[in-house]
Amino acid sequence: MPERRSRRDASRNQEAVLAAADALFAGGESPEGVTMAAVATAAGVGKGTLFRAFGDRAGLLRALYEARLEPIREAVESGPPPLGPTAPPRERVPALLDAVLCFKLDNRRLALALEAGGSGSPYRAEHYERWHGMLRSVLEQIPGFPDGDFTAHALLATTRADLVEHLAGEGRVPREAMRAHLATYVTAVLASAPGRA
Amino acid sequence: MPERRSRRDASRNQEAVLAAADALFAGGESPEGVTMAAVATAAGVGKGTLFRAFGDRAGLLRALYEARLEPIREAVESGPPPLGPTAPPRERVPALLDAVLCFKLDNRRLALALEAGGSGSPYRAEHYERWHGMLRSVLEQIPGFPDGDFTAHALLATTRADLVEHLAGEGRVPREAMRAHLATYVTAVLASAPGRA
DNA sequence: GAAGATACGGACCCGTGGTCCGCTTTGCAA
DNA sequence: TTGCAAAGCGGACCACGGGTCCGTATCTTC
Repeated sequence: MPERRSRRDASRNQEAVLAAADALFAGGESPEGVTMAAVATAAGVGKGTLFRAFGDRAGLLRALYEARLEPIREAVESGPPPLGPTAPPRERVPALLDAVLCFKLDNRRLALALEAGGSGSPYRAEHYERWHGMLRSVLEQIPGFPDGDFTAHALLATTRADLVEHLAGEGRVPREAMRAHLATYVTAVLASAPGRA
Repeated sequence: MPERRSRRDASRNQEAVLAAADALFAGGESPEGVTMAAVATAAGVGKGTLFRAFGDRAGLLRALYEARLEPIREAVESGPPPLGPTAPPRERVPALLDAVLCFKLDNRRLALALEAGGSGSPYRAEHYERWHGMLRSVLEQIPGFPDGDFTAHALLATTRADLVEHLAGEGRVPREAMRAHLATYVTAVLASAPGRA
């Protein structure tokens, strides 16, 4: 197969769009305030380009999200403990959730925009499936741990973007306090497994 | 003060709208498919009427939700155990969450529409505040239970409409299985309190 | 340099929430 | 019963955001 290469200006524009969108989200705008037209303008590009490159709004959001997520994904899949695969499950689970929480804290608007995206629940997103599968498999490495699938969902629900926003927004709960709360909570859930290490 | 009463046709229309909206949500439509114009038509009423009565889409949703919630609220505030106020905390917490779960299962589209409503996070809604406050206060009746506020949020997050939909949708997880999962999970969280009863 | 493929971009379309204002209905009072 | 405000009605209308389209500009290849 001829392996079509994309034109140089095309990829350049893609990056410009990504960067512009990133900046807009970072820049204090409320998520729904970031309109496609605004992104296009900020990137110095026409709307058509933007839609051709990413399909639709959700596509753009997803692309941004994945890009931001890349380092963490790397750390989880092949990094050192406690995030990496060599960590014992009881340490790795809290580490995973802490990583997710921090990510959402650092990318509040973006996560918010993605999870609130009208079309399709956030649970169908590829990255959610990944996190859930990972968390579930780690939970199930704990001998005798019940309901790994449901528990994984329940724990991830704790880091929902709008909840994080609600708590952290307007500085009501500082970052470290929130991480501590989550850690305590996760510990409590894990403590219920029969074979306490 | 003269205490303005609303005209008879006004209240009649209001009920017609509520009923129509209820029917539309019940009738298999996807939540965002239920448009304001559709509700108006189904109720045999003009859009203006609808907006005058409820302010905006969110207002209509809220009104419907509150109406549906009324019986449960009643049961929680002044009903018999295990839901009512005379139940011991360790029994009441699971009962509360089970009630929420069942409610969301029975009103999937409506809850979905309300929680996904673009403007304003679901955490600012009055009914959420109520549930959270209630759950929190019950949790804090358990001696030595840590982080009642956060835990209440975390537990409620487990019953988010879109998660429920994701799991229960298309019959993947049957109702009773889900209730059982949630019960197990809640028990695990409660078990972490120092003074095991 | 020419030709074909690829991408650009902004005018355009459509559906949705929300507003507005001339007309109808209702309730009260004479 | 009749008159008359005021409350309410309703659908044409508006704003605005996502998504499309196609004539034109740009890149790539020969």
